[in-house]
Amino acid sequence: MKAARHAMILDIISKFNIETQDELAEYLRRNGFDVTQATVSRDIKELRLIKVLSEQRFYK
Amino acid sequence: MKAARHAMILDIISKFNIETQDELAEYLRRNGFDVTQATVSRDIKELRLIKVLSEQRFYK
DNA sequence: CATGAATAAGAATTCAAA
DNA sequence: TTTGAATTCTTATTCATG
Repeated sequence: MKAARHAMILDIISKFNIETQDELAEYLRRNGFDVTQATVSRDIKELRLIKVLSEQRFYK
Repeated sequence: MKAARHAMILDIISKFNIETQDELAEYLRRNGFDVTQATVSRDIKELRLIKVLSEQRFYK
């Protein structure tokens, strides 16, 4: 379910310093969401997340 | 001079909807700054600009 | 140090397919 | 309408060079 996955994404990036979409996909898979980078890319677009070049955090 | 180029970048993205670093490099060249995508990438990092996936504007 | 050319790495999209 | 695999496109970095 996409809504639940979106919620999980927000949760993950609030807790971890995710640097790539592949990395985010990995986290999702560990949490039971079996997705690929392509889907994560679409999710990021839908959630209007941005990639920040910072030592603190990449996605926000 | 890097500072002037940075200023020009801020000016350009405030006026135009730039979608890629290559496109930004083109604009810079038209304004007398002869740079490549590699330098634009570094400038964006230094200016802490972010790429926003929106229909309104790409860089911000 | 700043930069470009070339390349590696990452992200967006196309093209099925379900 | 959603997704993955493959592909294309974009960005970051490496490795010189000025």
